[in-house]
Amino acid sequence: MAKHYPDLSLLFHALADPTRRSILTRLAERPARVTDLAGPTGLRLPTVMRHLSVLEEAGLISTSKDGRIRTCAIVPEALDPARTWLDEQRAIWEARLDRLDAFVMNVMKERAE
Amino acid sequence: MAKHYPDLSLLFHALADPTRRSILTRLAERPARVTDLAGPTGLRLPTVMRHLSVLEEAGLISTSKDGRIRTCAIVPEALDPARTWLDEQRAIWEARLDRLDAFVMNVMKERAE
DNA sequence: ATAATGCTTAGCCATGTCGCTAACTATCGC
DNA sequence: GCGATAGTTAGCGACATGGCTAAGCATTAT
Repeated sequence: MAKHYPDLSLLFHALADPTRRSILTRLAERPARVTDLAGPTGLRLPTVMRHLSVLEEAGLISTSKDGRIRTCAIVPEALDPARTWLDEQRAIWEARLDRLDAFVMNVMKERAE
Repeated sequence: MAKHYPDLSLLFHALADPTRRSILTRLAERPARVTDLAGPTGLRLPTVMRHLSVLEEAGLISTSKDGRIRTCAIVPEALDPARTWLDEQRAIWEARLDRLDAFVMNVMKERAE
């Protein structure tokens, strides 16, 4: 139990930055070139490049270069590990709450007797 | 549209550290004292304290002090914004994939004629 | 009252992050 | 070829992060 998820840190870290999240939602509409992505952010190209490489290392986007143009696209299944972890946690956390509920109910029942 | 989620950065950042995730799963079983949490990590108390304050600022745990003992507990609903965001993204991303599918199908259909 | 326990604060160090500019490379359009 | 365009690399500065030690404080146990 307690799986090891080596890439969760990369994934969550990539998602922790608002600029990167906005790039992702931008890419969700359609693939885009680096310059197109830089535009709305107001950031310089090298800065955006860095964000893109963080996203790519986290597996969230894939890029390919055609001529002088690099096109970026989302990798939809990349979010799965994060979703899975969150779901697992929620399940465990809620199970604990249920046990707590049961305990409280028991105490109340005993008191009522 | 495109909600603003001010705390998503804090949340994802808190989740991006393996030590903090392990503290969370530890707390999922039952509330614990600071020293109890420090034990398994092999880290010093001040270091653990810092992690705990990051978790608390992200709203993932709540702590209370009784005498000299501080007890930490998870805040189950704290994961919701992260889950919601992930779900929204997946929905958008998949919608795009569906449109892409439709487009490809159309092209194939036209070619077949 | 004193000692042990549990936490907290202050501060140090190494490293990582996020922005920038400047300069460089590689295409594309003419 | 030459200039404009698109991206890349190198390196800087300010600040955040994650670890530590040392010292302090408050509470509990003896």
